[in-house]
Amino acid sequence: MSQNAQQHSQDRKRGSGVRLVYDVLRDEIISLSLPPGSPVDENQLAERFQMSRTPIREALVRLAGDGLVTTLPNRSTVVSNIDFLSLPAFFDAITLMYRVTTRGAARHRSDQDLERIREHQAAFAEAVKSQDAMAMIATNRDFHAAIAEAGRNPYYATLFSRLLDEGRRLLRLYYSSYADQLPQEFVTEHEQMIDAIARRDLDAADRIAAIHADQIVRQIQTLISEDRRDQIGL
Amino acid sequence: MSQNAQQHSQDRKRGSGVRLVYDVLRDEIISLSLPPGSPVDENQLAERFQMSRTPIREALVRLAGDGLVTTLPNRSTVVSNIDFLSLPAFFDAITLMYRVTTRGAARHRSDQDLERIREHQAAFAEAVKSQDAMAMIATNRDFHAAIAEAGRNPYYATLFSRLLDEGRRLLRLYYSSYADQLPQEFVTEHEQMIDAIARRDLDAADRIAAIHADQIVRQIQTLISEDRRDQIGL
DNA sequence: CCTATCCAATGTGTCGACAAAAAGGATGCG
DNA sequence: CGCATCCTTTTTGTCGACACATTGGATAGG
Repeated sequence: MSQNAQQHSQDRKRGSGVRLVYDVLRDEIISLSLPPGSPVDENQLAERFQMSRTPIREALVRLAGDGLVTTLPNRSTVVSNIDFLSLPAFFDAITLMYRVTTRGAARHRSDQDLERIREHQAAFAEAVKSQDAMAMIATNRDFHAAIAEAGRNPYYATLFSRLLDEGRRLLRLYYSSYADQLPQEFVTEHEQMIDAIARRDLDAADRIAAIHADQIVRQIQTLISEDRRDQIGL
Repeated sequence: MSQNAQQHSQDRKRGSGVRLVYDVLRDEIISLSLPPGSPVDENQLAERFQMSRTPIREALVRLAGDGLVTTLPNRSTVVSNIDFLSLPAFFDAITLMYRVTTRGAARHRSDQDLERIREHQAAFAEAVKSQDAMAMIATNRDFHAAIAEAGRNPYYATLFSRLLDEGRRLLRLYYSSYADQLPQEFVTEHEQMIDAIARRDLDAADRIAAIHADQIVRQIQTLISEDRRDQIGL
């Protein structure tokens, strides 16, 4: 699906091909436009993007490094599955990253960081206001990624981004139908977070981040168990 | 340096080339056999490993994903530098990972995990006994990686491995000269760690891991500041 | 003598093609 | 009629070659 055409032929710059393919595929995977398990065919992509298989392969190698696709040797590459067995590990890790990045932001933020964070929060509030679930998920991710940036710890920021992306896949899996979730509560929690970061109050930032993480984890768990019940009911 | 010859020509299996190059280069980078900043030439590697540039490039892309090499567009690829400015972030992250992986191991370990951990600890003790600094560093890494495995959280295990590898590079930078460091203290701390994990005592595991991390961080800091003094003295 | 421009040389990014490996279907046997 | 085997087809892994970008040196100008 989504056989969006690329620019016609040979007008792209020298190193841009890989980046383009990587970005597009990454987005399609995260947005579930490419559902987990779908095969990723190199020839098909080569034709779609009007380029040789070489840059395609490089993009796939990088996506595999991010864990977004899984390469079966001598066999096809597929979009990585969402592993429900390791959900507890996921919840554990993302909760910890919420905490340390927010705490780090409270400690290391510059004024410019704060401004950027506020911009993302505005975008998030806007998405909530207009009931756009997909936009909520995306802007929420950007908001927390900006906080992680302000925390000045690339190790945390990298892991957190990865976790947030996986969370995006998870949420999309459930939010596509009933799009009025993600309560106003999240907006106010975000505001409290910003306050704590602005005041450089490490403990408050940590505390509200933990609460926020719990909130999100519980929501995902609720969605999943509800879904399970439905499936059993069939 | 180290122009180790590979097996002659075309007797390697189909998907093994990339893995081989990746593993060899990774080891040479971590062991500082390839010092930070050294250029990584694709043609040169292609000749050295007796294969085309394609699998070489794929290995380099993966190494770049691990942060071990840095690719300058249209220019050479170089072994990533050790960034001393982000050392505080490194210390922060590795301390946290020491704690959560050890705590996780105390919670989720199987008996088999415990056995594996003890084996690695034996190897570490052996290295300490024989005053082999390089072996200490390597076996210490394996010991903690095994604990991380037992913690059953792939996110933590991945980040921790990466941090331990960077730590290996850091330590090698200083240990090459005076090789009698890494006191017996570390061995006993490891033993305490194993005890806590065996008893499934989460808090004790956390506590001893934090102490252990502090120990290591302080040691690295000492080495660096000593080294700085020497350099200024020249 | 110093500086700016041009040119050659080196090395990366991309391409099309070939070969090995696996998947799926056809065929023969029990 | 079911099952194993062979073959065909599809797709990946690897190769050698070419085109562009950058670098460093040579040359001309100030």
